[in-house]
Amino acid sequence: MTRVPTQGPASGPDDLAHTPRPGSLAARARAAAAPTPYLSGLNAEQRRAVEATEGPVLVLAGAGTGKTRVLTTRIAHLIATGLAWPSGILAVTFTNKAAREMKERVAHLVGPAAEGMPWLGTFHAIGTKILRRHAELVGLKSDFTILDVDDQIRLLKQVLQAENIDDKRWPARQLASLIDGWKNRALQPAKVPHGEAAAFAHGRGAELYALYEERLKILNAADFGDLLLESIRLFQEHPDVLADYQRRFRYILVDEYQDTNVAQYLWLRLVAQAHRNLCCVGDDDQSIYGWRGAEVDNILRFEHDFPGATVVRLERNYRSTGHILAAASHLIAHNEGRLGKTLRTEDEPGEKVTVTGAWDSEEEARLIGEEIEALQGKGHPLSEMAVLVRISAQMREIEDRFVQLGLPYRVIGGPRFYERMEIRDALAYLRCVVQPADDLAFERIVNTPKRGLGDATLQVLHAHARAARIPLMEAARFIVETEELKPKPRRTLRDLLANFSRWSQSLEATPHTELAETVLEESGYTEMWQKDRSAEAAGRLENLKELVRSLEEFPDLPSFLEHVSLVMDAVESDSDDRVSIMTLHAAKGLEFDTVFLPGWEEGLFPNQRALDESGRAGLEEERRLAHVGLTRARRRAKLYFASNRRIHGLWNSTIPSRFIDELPEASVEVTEAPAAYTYGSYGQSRFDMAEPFRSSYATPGWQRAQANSAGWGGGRGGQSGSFASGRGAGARRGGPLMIEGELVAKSTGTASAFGTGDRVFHLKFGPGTVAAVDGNKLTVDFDKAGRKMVLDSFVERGS
DNA sequence: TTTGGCCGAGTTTTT
DNA sequence: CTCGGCCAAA
Repeated sequence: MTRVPTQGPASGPDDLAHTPRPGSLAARARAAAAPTPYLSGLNAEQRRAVEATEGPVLVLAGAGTGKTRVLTTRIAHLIATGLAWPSGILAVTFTNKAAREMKERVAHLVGPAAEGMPWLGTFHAIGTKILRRHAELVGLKSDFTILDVDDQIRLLKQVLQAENIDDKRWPARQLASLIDGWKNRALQPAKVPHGEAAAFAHGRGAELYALYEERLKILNAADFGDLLLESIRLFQEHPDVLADYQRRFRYILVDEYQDTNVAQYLWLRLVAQAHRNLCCVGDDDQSIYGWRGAEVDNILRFEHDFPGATVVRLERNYRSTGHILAAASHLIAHNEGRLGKTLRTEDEPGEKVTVTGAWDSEEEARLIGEEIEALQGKGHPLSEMAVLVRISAQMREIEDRFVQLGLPYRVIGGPRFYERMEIRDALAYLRCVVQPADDLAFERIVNTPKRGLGDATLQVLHAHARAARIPLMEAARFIVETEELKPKPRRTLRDLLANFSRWSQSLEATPHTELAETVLEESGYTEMWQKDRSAEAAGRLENLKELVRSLEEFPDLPSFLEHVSLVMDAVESDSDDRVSIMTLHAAKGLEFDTVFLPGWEEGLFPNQRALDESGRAGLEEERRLAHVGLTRARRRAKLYFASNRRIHGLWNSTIPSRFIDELPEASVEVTEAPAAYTYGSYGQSRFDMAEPFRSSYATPGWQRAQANSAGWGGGRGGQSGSFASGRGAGARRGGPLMIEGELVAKSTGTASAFGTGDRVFHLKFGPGTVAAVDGNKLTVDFDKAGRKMVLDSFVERGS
């Protein structure tokens, strides 16, 4: 029988013998009578979600409806009423940030009792905790190391090499992502479907997966997927252990349920079986991680999986104004696979969502910069503005512009602190000191800084390590006593080993921050960056200092290393007034007064690749992403699209996103780019030029374009944007363009003035031949730029 | 063993 | 265009 130790002295029933046992009749009676001040601020649905403590509960919480509040209040309620001890509640989140926040808020509600919530954390943190207690049952030791992605790839490369597989043809990365996918679906090597295994190295995928798993066990290591998968295996193979946890977790809460993958779902189902008090909170409309294994199906199927489930819908939004909410709701209503919620607000309609067309992405960045400066001038803090992009590649141009303007900004979600090269190197040193058997860490730093211990030396070490079944460092100790290596590397290696011995010995006597500094100094690692004359070197040294500083918050090196392997994000410290720039994915869970959403163009957003790979499901996920973006805004949402965007260095002509057409006309305002680049009275509204891309012009976008064109025919001088700004050198400006523009706008939209085979001229792409005509969309083979799809209003007749 | 140049690829990302 | 990875020469 495996004993599950109790966490914290105050959390065991014995310490509070005079209070009724949780879940007992007495406890329930007390629950009914207990004063519940924390419930007073909740609305009716929120309250229902909090008070439905027994049985399965699904809370469908739309954006900004108080999801976290319900979760934390529910925990407080369980504790305050005596239904459960803090240690009897399992609360899982996806991110450390969410876990941290929840812990804080629960503590705020119920006081220090929350400190005894040992089972509030991420899936992975909780999986690790369980796994460490029963490691020997799954073939690990309790001090197993958790591999990061780098280690994983390195290990897979070794496996591939050992199997004589060309790792150029079959990259380790690709295998890593396959294995990751299998682990997300809780597939052990033997269960990998034949067809999928065939996709790698002539059907050897599953075999390699098995070999990799074998290596992991030998190294006493687990990757992220294992943290869950191995605890599932533990539960399945040792029912007594499972029963223990089932008994322990009287109440279970899950945040962001729409993001759970199959493995997490299975894990939850195992653990929740006994009491069935499972409360899942999520929003199917915010499921944006399908591509990495999240199963929207988990949330869509909840009532089926847990019969008799109470379903609570939270639809009252406390975040955004009416127009923003209307836009978001209208948009997401185009999705078919959803449970269906309608967000509503009692807030005023507020400002309409704006849609602004730009000639190209450069102008788009400029417009955003101007708008931010204007808002700033009116006293809006920069920290309340965010630019949310679809792909990181969009950030560069925005950043460039902000740098030019001197606008302070912060990029959120880029390479994280613990993922930086210098930090990983430093951590590898520390791992070697604490855990000399950590081969992957040793390999990482054995020749960093360069000390002449290259591939040749490593090969020798590997050969001996494998033959003797011992860790690399141990093998090295043996080899330096032999004549295997040439004198120079032998000497270097001996010195390095001596260093590690010394450091490991001082592990107990020396304070760990001091030891860390010593290691980095004596290994020559700090020196390496001090000598480096590159631009980043100073920053890297600064990061190393930061690393040593953050060590202070932990009692010793091992606990620090455990922390960083699970918590890859460093706590953001600066609260300066800066504009945030991030991807839409990174923005989930955040909110800002003003949100800028550039790049709403077909191909970019919805992203072509998502469409190609996942079809309709992909489109729906993209639409959810758009919905997430809009609902981040409290007061202002500003959309942009550019008619031309550089992709992989080449300029591409683009058309506005279909999502723009899916917005409700009444809540949207089409704005003109300011008239900064006017050329006489020629030129057009960019919006009109680019908008009508569908063969049917009944769309709101088209209607808006029509409304906009009311004043055409003259006097539109000030409306021009940079269309005729001289970018297309040598192009004739004026006349024909204007005529074409009117033709397009006033026609019924079915016929184009061009036919197949016509020679045309485009400002950006130069001369070309029309290859196909679809309404006002032309497919043109440009002489220089190749085949592009453009709107006929962008071209004029050429020779 | 190290370094520079060439080639190819190129969403989204947490743990 | 821009980065990372790999190979060929010092």
